[in-house]
Amino acid sequence: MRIGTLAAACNCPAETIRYYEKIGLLPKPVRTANGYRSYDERHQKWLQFVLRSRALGFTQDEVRRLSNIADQSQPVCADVHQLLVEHIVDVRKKLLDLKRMEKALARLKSKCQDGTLNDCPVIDELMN
Amino acid sequence: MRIGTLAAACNCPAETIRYYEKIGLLPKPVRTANGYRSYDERHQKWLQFVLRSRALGFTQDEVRRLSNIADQSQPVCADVHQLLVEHIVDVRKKLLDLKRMEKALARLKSKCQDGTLNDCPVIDELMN
DNA sequence: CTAAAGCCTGTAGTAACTACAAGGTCAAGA
DNA sequence: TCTTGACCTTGTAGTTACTACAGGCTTTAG
Repeated sequence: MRIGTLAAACNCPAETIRYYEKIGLLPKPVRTANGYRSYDERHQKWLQFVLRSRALGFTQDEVRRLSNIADQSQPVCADVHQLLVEHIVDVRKKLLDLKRMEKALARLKSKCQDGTLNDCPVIDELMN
Repeated sequence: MRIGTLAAACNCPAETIRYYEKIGLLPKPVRTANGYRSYDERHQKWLQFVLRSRALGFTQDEVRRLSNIADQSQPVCADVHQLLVEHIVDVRKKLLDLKRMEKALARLKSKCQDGTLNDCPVIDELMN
């Protein structure tokens, strides 16, 4: 499988695959005679693993740690569990932040009426 | 007021102030004879405006647009309103994404029990 | 008087990619 | 046979929003 095929299969830009290889998130594939990268199904699983982890909001570093765990002959579930728990804490904190933001924005917007006011209460409030 | 004083007053690193000046988010202050930046209350208001907008999740570009509006002799409330509405849409989208993430993570975690399992169902699910 | 704190500029590093530029390879059509 | 276009390669630069120096002034406190 060449990079384009893998990219299409995983719905992920080829550039990102090369990037993940460069930063060590993906194992280096073998090269064909012309220098093209050649992937197999194991690579595809690996990439999917990375992409899914990223979609769950894990950082590259966390993905690296997850990968290390996954790469052992018998992955230690406790380690994964801990990473998961820590990450959930992060996500919940971000959620709270965003909710607070949304609330503040909604309040500001309500001050604006439909934006038909002559003097802008939003600018005013942000300034003073 | 020198940069350190302003920084302390606004609870914002001096480096950030210099940075905002460089990218044009803040007006250039006058310099004293020795080359130090010299700020007055107008600068402080301006900086607070920027910081508050950032805290509400507006991007630098959005802050710039907000600033342009605020800088007019009579700020056009409708423009602010539109920016606000667009931004709220963004924030809500991010909220949805995060909520979806949190749900998926919680589900994964529940699969883990307390991390006492021998084979890790999380790794398994991310891989396959 | 001297040492520490504060200021200056400019550059480099961070996360997590994305977007070229400049060039090599290969299959299909005129 | 030649060439066109779709791939592939590497390497570098750009993005967002800062943060962290390095190297060198100036000011202030003891």
